[in-house]
Amino acid sequence: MSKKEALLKAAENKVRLGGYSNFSFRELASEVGIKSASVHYHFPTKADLGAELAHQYTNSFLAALGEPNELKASGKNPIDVYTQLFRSALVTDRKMCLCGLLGAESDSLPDKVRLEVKRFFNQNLTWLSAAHLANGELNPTKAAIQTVSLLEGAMMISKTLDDNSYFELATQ
Amino acid sequence: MSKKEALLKAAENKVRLGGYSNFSFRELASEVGIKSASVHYHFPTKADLGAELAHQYTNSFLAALGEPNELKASGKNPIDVYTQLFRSALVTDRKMCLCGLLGAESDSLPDKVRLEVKRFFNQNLTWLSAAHLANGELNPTKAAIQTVSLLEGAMMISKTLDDNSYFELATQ
DNA sequence: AAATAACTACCTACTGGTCGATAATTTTGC
DNA sequence: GCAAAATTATCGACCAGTAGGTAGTTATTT
Repeated sequence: MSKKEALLKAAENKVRLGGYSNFSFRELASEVGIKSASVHYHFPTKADLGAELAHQYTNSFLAALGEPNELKASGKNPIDVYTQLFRSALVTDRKMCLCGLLGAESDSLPDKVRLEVKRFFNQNLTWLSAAHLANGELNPTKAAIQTVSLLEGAMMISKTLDDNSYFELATQ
Repeated sequence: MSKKEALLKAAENKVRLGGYSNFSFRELASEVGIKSASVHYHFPTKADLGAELAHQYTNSFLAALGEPNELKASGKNPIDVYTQLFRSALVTDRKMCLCGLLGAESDSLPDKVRLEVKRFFNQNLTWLSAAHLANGELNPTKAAIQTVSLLEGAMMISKTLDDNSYFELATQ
């Protein structure tokens, strides 16, 4: 793993626990074994790092999901696959959704970071609409926003109350 | 309004836009016309301020709701009342739910602040369970966590995408 | 030679927090 | 009724630590 990848990984952990202001160049640098000034070589500003982090997170998230129609064709319910991805973020990683956290504080984010967070939700809504359509939902747009809202909210509350059974009950 | 009340009000605005780290003693002080050293007279530490803020927010929120059974008795659907309170936070205040934002970053909060955020959700779940029970729901506990999850999530996404129609569609 | 990736040293700004001092007000004891 | 004592709310000055960012340099790799 390159230093740049290591920096993004370290930043992701910090942001998913406490938001955009929960990491500093000095902390990241020391975690990957370089000096804080060297971080600026890879990411000119903190906003650049944050934007690239959200961008790659979105890409990885969508890639992990696959295509709704292909999932359906292979006998899987794409909404279950989507729910499972959130569950593993909460249960395995024991962390919030990166963009769920950044979205909550989006009013105070640098423009380029906020833009990437918007991209995450727009792409998720597109994916979920296709998934609900494949499931024969009458109003896939509405079902999409309800699905992602419920999952993001349940994730946040389960983290806050430190009890994953809230997530399980909400998604039941 | 006393200086102490003004400090809490100023802090609430900041936190609801960008989280716990989005306010400083100096900013608050200058907004209410005192010096930062004087803020420590009212709140010994930042954690004390944050905890009192979340505590009062919870109390105001619950007080604004009223009693589920009384609402029901006067012909209102308590879940509609609950939804309306979230809607006005989003549409009128144009800000996140204080505890929705703090909950998302709860892993990085001082203990006494996190405790108050937990109290907010525990009290909300109790209220919503009673409300769904009054509505004749078969599983009021499950309905309660689903209601608050959906509302917190929809609020966050509407803020992020800067379009309240997502909230309306989600709560339809 | 050029590009890459790191370094040391430094800057200004801001952070939460402490200290002792100072008025103004309120409470208390005689 | 009044002086002394205590409380309340503020201040200026200061502190150590951290923030993001810059400039110029060095070493390694292509």
